[in-house]
Amino acid sequence: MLPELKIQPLRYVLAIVDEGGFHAAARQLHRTQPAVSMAVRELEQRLGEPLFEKGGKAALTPFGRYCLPRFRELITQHDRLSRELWAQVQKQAGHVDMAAVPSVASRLMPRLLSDFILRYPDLRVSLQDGSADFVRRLVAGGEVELGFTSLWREDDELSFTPLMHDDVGVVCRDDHPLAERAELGWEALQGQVLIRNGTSRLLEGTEAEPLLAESAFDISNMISLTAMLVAGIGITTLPRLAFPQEYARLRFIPLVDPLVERELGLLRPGQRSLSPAAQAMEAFVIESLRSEAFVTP
Amino acid sequence: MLPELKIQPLRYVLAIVDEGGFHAAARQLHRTQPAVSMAVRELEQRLGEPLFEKGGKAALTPFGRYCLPRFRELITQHDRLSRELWAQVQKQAGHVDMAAVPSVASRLMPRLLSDFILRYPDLRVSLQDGSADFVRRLVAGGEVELGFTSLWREDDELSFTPLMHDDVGVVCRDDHPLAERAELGWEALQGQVLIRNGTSRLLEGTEAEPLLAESAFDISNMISLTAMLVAGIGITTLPRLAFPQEYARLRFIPLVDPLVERELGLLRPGQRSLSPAAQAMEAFVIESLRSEAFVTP
DNA sequence: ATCCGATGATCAGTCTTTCTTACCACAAGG
DNA sequence: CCTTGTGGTAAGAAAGACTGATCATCGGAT
Repeated sequence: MLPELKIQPLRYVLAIVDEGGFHAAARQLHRTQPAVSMAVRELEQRLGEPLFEKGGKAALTPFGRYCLPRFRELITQHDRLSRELWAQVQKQAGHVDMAAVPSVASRLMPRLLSDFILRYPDLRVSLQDGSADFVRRLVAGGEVELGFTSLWREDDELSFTPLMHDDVGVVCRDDHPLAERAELGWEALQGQVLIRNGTSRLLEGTEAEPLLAESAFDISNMISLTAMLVAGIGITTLPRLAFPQEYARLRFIPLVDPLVERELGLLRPGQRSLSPAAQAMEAFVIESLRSEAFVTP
Repeated sequence: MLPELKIQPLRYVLAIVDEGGFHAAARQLHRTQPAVSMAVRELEQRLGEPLFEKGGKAALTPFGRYCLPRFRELITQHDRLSRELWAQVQKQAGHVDMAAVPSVASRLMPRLLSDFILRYPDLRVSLQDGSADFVRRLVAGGEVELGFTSLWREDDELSFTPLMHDDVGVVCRDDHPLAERAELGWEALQGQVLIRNGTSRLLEGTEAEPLLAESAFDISNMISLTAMLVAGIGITTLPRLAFPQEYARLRFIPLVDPLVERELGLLRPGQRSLSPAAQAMEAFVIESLRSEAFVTP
């Protein structure tokens, strides 16, 4: 029963009033004058009440005067929405929620994010960090759109884009017997006090696995772990990216005999698509890391 | 550059989400399923970003989720406007500004207005009263849409619909020598103390005109005039409708020799059209007075 | 395993809407 | 009187929307 108003004819009415005539309005609208006339007449019929006086001039009826500000209001709302959506699509506005594993968050993301906001100054980014499993759950649950993490289990719910390899090495204090070695094999670690950490599972399935069984400690927290290493209590294995460079007394010695690598990359929902802003982030991260080769290949 | 959104496809999107599928939405919208599909696809192309996931189910993309409440909002605004305009046209809302000559305002309008609001309970009426010239100026200036007045000068700017005749008579106190007469001719007034008033110009151009020249008073205010009449200071002439019935001591004696009548009717802008509410008022007044024959024919 | 019912996508044809081109009637001003 | 402006009208072309039939895919039930 209610008439369905289309936006365009309302615009015509405004133009006619603003320009003071059908001809001028048609010119401004890049339409012909009959098109304007007919659209207005159609609108009037739909409303059941004329908007313009019949006689010659383009003068509003009282009803037309009543309608005018309301038309203007609706068009304003429409344009505001249109502009807003357009900004989203054009990545001139929007928000990306993402998560990353701590090593990535602290070593890669600062540079990436500062470059990103240079490229997309109007986008906003939220980043949280946590274990690889934590990141995976956030992405799977839709709480973040993108995760930067290492993959250890394929999942058809999620899709993973590998971006770089990160090789595992041994971390010890600079006065440790192994500290001066350029590289190590797993045999060299036998008999050492090995501290397990969250990344130790990378060694599972390799020749080095038996070493894990002997380890007396399992420290997941990075602060605690480095404290123990600095105290010289033992050694550990870490991916190169997770090695805390800021501790002067710690050394990273690549483990070459069982060459263990973790694969870092972007995790995103498998079927679902991303918001325009997240699409921009995904493409940007992939492009950045592809061209720069951040870590060892 | 900005996409022009049409209301209907937005409605489709809402229906799809609410009903949980294209088929169900199509059913609710009284459309076929392909129509819904195509309209949505067209909208997506226009926005440059999909709203629904591609795979089978009708699941919103993140962008779709972002859009949904905004679509809903715009549609709400549209419907509100549509409903409002429709109410105006259907006379279920609106406002009439009108003016009337005092006699009409006090004797006719109370009944008319109370009947009117019975018929159109949702319309609002503003009524102001003033001299015939004042009413004419209000209508001509567009400050009111309708005037109920007596016509004394044709005007091509305004159009007048005659509704009733109002005959002029002599008004005097009940102890006046003329008070018991059933009717009068102008000769009977010779030598009387005649008080002019705003309606006296009706006598101009008749045999009674010379009487006006002799009159010592010219009182335009009705309160003052009746006070003088009640005090027995003199007599006056008034249209029947303007005769203040509520004064028990005053008498109205029809003037028959020069039968003087004023024509009362509705004054409205000539070219301009009326608001729906005013149209209703105009039609209602004409209809009411046509059927009831309020005053002397 | 396969059948069946449901989903949404696709295509061709038709119908409706909307625009343009060209013309008309009318009024104001030189 | 003619020119130039106004807006309105008619016929045809282009664009868009809707339908009906058909298709590919997925899931649950047999």
